[in-house]
Amino acid sequence: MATRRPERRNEESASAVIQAALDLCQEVGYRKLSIEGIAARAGVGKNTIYRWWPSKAAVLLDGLLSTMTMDASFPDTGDVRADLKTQMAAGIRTLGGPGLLPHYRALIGEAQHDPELHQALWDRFVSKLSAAAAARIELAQKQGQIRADVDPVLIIELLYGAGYYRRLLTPRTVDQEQIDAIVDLAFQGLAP
Amino acid sequence: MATRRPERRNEESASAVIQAALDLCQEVGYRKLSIEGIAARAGVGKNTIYRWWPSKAAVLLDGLLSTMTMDASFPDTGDVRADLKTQMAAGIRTLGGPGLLPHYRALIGEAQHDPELHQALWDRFVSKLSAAAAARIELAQKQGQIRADVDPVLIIELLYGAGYYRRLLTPRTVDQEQIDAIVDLAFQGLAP
DNA sequence: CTCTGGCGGCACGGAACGTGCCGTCTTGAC
DNA sequence: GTCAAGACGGCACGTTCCGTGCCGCCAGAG
Repeated sequence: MATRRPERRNEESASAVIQAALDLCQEVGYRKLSIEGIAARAGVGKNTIYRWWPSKAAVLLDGLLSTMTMDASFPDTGDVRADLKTQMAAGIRTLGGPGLLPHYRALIGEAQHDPELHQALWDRFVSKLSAAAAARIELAQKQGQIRADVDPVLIIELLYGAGYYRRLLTPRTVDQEQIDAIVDLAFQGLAP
Repeated sequence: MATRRPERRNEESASAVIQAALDLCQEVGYRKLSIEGIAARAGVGKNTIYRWWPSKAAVLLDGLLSTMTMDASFPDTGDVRADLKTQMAAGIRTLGGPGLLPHYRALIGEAQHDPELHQALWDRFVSKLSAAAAARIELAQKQGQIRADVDPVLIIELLYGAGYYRRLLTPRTVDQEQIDAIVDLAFQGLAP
């Protein structure tokens, strides 16, 4: 049994692999992305990839994490409604832009038939964003700007779900207008 | 050029292929589902599959459509809020059950890196559900049960997005409680 | 009767998979 | 200073599945 020793890992190789994966995914698309292709592009043996990552999607996830500075902190101007719009728009600008959307989208897709990736995507990425949003919402609840009798998780699902639904299921795209409309609608409610 | 002649198509073979795909996807999972495997299980030549479907996902989509009776009509008891809960719960019971969820989920996942499948999934399935919901919502708007100044599409995204987000992105599962809470929250709004 | 086209079956070349083995090099323990 | 451990790049292998082409068979249309 070859026990992994991360301290002896060649960081140059690792980042070359990640960069090659990101580049190739952009160029040829996720479908045609292959471990062999990544290894060749990175100038690395296939084994080096298999040694550290369970799948090509895992490489891509590392790439997504390294690209995002993971600064998921929310603004706090005192107006939650505006802050939510600001933050969601910023999210769309980065995650929804041409630089990251293909990778994020491919990961979400792949996670639907890879339970381990699904868990990893949640643990290492989505849950972080969610936690940051929850913190801002809880603050607003304490300040009386949002009903305090509702689980923040539910509010996050309501607000963010709309955008994901539109992106993943429909041919429509997410823009500033939808974000503003969704936040306003969620705050005001459907009742007349 | 061999022009397709649907009228000469062998319906027995077609349904055998679809059934084999559904069964195999349940047994071995979408990842290990292969055209060769489907053909063997169905007692059919590979060509017969390639002749009529562009990909294994397309076969699965046909399977999903044939399984769902596609009765997406909404109840109308006069109380939209209750009707929405009823309908969404019914959706979860079928699409979210063990019989269909694996296939639906695999299709949504695959659609994220297959534009044609994404379009087909929308055109032939999701848009139908969406249209049925939109009709019920418009009725409620005319009856004054829902604010009339909001695009029904946005309301659908708000209500359905939450469940999809939970299912596709988080480790949580969708249950009756979430549905009720989401509908109630959406109607009442986040404002205190 | 004959032609068309779908059918099952088979074979092929190619791509990528995942694994194993090699010789080299670096590193840390003794 | 020596030496074993382990990561590395490179290569080769067997396997699976891909997508295509060709075959002979059969049914329906002209």
